[in-house]
Amino acid sequence: MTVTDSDGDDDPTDGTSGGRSRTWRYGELTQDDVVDAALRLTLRDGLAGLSMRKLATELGISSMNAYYHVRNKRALLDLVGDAVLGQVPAPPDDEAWDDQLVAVFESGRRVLLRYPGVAEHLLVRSEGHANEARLYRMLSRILIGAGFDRGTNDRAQRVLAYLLFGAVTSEMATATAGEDAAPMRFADDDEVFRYGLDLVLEGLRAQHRAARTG
Amino acid sequence: MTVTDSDGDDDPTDGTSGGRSRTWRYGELTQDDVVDAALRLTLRDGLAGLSMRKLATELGISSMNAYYHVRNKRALLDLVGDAVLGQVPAPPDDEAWDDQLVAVFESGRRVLLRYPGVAEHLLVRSEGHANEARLYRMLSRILIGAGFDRGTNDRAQRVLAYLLFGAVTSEMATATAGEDAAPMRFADDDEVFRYGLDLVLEGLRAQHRAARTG
DNA sequence: ACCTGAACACCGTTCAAGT
DNA sequence: ACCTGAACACCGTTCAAGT
Repeated sequence: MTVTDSDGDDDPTDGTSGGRSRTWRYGELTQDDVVDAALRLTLRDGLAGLSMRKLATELGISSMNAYYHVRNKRALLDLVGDAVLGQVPAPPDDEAWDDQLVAVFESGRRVLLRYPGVAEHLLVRSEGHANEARLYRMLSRILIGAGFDRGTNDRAQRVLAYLLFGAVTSEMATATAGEDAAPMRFADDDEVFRYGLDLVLEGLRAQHRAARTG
Repeated sequence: MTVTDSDGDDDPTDGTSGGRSRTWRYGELTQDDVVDAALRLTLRDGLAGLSMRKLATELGISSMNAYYHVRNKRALLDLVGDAVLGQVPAPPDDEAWDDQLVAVFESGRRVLLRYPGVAEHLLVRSEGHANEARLYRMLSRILIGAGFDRGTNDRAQRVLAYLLFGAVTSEMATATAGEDAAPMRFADDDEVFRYGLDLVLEGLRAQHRAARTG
């Protein structure tokens, strides 16, 4: 359920869901409405600022009503995480495999940077919901399609995930922490992420060349 | 303060600090004692299971006494994080720069895997305490010593940090989550981490060769 | 089936009060 | 200077009770 494809239609910032606190007819409120509200709150306050009570207030329902539509908070966070992953667009499929990977991870980073705390949650919990599986298949199609074996496919995906979620989590934190003296910065965040991405891809390219030659 | 060097003397699992709940004479309890107890609790329950009240109970002091030695919980977590970083040993300095980096990050991973939640905290907060600075200098010495410019030094350190903290955070999570059906695993964690580390180092080596030739 | 409020067991933190 | 308990404003979650 809640399979969100990447056309951006369900962006909680657009007006379609009516912003905050509309009223619901008896039995009308669905799990998707709850997740949409959670997504809206995450966009505003970050995942750490999300509570079941605030969510209920945002929806204009009684405090504990959300529990009727979502098992518990962990399940809610998983749904939010997966919804955010659903906003990562598919890459143009007429490009080379490495350019496609760059496209997926650069736009993935951009999406995750909009939702504070979501990258961190995805690092800690991989729920196996629809959009995570979609992304996993998308990447496998690119890598297996390029001729990589399943082992390399799996390893590369996990390394790239560590880099993406790790980078975004760290960037969000240092962006907020203007309070303390930040450590010296010789390169900005976009550049560092791109540098890491290129290192991984360069390694994969070398492996690719070796396989075609050998 | 609390500069912990890497000889392991302050490992909270050894008997030196007397385990739990000794009694303290008036004015005897120091910040280090508080951090040691927090480190012990983190080892047992993970950083997420640490609370100011549990910490006080562990120390056998009144609930709010910990606040006298530590400004707040965030400061406590920072101190724990830095103490854990202090357990990462310095690499043998008679080896090549890339082998030294492997040594630091492999042992760094091993240390972080013992303290659930600490890698995640370090991803979110970089406090600039003594041991973090020590590690930063250690890596700079290796990379600058090998002839890399400051920009590459900075970028490489950050990419390697994303990889390390991201990998450990993700590994800890999937290790605990035996409940749900885990996604297929073609490679185990050590192998994947080593694979990512090698990709980054291979890229750095290529850059190193190019600089020496050009 | 859907929704509600009270209640429980936790949190971090503040603060007046004690020695 | 060092330590304490009560109190406040939050949490997630359960559950008996309402429609």
